[in-house]
Amino acid sequence: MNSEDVSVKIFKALGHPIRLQIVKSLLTESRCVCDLNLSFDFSQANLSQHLKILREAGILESKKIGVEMHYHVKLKGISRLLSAMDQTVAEYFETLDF
Amino acid sequence: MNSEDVSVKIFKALGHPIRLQIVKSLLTESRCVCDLNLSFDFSQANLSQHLKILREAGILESKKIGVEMHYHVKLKGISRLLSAMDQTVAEYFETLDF
DNA sequence: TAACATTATAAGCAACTGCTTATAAAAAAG
DNA sequence: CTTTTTTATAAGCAGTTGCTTATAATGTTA
Repeated sequence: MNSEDVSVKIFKALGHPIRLQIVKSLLTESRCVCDLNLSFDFSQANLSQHLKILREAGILESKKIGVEMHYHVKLKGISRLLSAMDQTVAEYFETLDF
Repeated sequence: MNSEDVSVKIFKALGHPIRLQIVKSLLTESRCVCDLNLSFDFSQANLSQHLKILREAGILESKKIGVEMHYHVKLKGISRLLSAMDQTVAEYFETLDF
């Protein structure tokens, strides 16, 4: 897989409201699936499927602690990427023509 | 549309190989559709459809010059976003376990 | 005016995505 | 050993996406 493919895969993974929410909630701390499942309002199966997509994009990493599976953001760059997006969104609203 | 929606829309728009290619080729200069059409290898209709998606995501802007429609990147932040992605991809390859 | 150049849009359809429900697997508790 | 907890996976299906082909719209050139 070349750089372009990886970029596209990461952009695609982040291009979904649920997945973006998950990644943001894992930016500062590692959390187990059960915890995520409590704090969000979508089904366990759905959550698990989104986690898989984020894992396969290389964004998240998981490790087992006891019975629980803990997820965290694997790539530090994601934090910078999301900041850049926040700036871009701010600009988007500024340049909006009414 | 709130910030999250805009983020998702922009991530989604960039999460396609053709569209990412188009945006990158417009980062430094404005180009007309006919020019893009010559330098890429997908159909005119397909190109036009992708340009529409990028326009509607707020990433590109177009203006008519004579018969030609010229496209350019509207949001300066996109450049920073793509740089952040490049860094993230570099990190992705570094942290790859073989 | 007829033919051409440039771009956008529409229709159709195959492929992909995202959800739900159901089930599996594995470890822990009773 | 049965039940519970935690997570992942599979099947099914509705909705979306992405492509092709065809056509429209608009301005230009012969």
